[in-house]
Amino acid sequence: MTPKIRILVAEDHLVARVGVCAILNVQPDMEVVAEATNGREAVAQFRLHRPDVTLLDMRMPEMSGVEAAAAIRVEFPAARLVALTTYGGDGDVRRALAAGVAAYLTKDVLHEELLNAIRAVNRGERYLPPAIQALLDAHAPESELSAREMDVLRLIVRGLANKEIAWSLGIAEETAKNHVKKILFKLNAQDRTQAATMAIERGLVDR
Amino acid sequence: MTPKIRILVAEDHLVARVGVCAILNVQPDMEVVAEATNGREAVAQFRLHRPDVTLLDMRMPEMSGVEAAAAIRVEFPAARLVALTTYGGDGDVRRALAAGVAAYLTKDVLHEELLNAIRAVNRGERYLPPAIQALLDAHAPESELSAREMDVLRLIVRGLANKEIAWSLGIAEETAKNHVKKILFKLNAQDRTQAATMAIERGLVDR
DNA sequence: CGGTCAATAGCCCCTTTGAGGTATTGCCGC
DNA sequence: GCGGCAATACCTCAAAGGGGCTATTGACCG
Repeated sequence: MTPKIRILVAEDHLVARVGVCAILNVQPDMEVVAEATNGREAVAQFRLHRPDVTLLDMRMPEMSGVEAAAAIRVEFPAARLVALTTYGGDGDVRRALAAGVAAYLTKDVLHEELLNAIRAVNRGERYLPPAIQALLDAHAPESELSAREMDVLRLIVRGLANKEIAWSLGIAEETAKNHVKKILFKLNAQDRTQAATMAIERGLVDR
Repeated sequence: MTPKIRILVAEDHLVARVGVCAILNVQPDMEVVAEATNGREAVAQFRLHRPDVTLLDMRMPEMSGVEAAAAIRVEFPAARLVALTTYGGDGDVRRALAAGVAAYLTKDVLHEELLNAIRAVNRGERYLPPAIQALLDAHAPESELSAREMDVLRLIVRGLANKEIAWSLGIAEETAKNHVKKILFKLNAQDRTQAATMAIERGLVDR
């Protein structure tokens, strides 16, 4: 008999955590060896149990799933991580992939796809559902924002005016205006309001 | 022996649905008599089983939980409904209460609170967690937007300019500007961008 | 019944802000 | 040394926001 895939489940929502464990524990080739309810715990449990595959919710208290993924991969570069999250704009997905997850599933995932993804990741493969791949393809990476532009975008989303953005970042208003111009161009937005709603919907900014 | 509370679970996310059922079915005084994966199914299953309590996710495909709740309450005014949803701004909560739910729980609910809420609703009581109640208290109802103002707000969120809003609603640009002014005042927003992000975060607009 | 209030719609004025265009400087990394 | 990024500056025109003012409708109240 082949050994079971040893799984760590990190998920703050009780109902989802119970559901995932219930689904996985009845599989003949899987067993949940530990659970965590926030990112900090997830890192600690990983150290303790060295699971084959780790399921990580991306939005958790104390430490986000993205931070937890990055922290785990620093310590254990071979760690095999699966993001399992409520919703993903392409920004969320890109951040998760950059943090080292090998699969990105949304919570409306079907039974078979969840199991297939875990098995694929356990074999060392990547797994992205077609809908998620399409999200990434829909937005050209050449239009990604620079670090400074992201700073400005976050302030736009908070509703700050150019003058306030400039003051907040310690730069001239004209400079802030230029960043805004580039952001509108790169996001293909008509104005700052559209940029703000797009940023929220695409998960470009943390909330 | 007292009869068990007969429960319908309407939830599109597989993992949450399995989790809720697993938690409730081990309770001595509860049993899940039916499940639904969208709002349309929820209404149909309600007709079939007439459950004592119905758990409804608010965001589901085909027909939202809010619509399903309203549809069920029209047909069965005594129906006892519990909203169980990922996140609620005060707008989401108010819409759900208006649709006739007796409790509003977010998915980070703890074990005991979930069970207490179901038992309270089954007794015919209302149940709002303190955090949700605080959300409602934080925004005075006298600053609620009129139907027309909501129309305009939705278009603001889509990034339309005053001129485009006017064209879209078949009114003069000056009238649109007046609605925008009132919206900014009522939401206590500095400008349309802040109004748009507040509307999204407070769940005032459907997405 | 008349009075009042809220919602909707429209108009004018005036100031500030936003958006688009173009240009220059300095820094850093390849 | 070239390209990308950050920062600064100047200009122009359109758009947004704030103020006041009017008018019609329908609901609700004394």
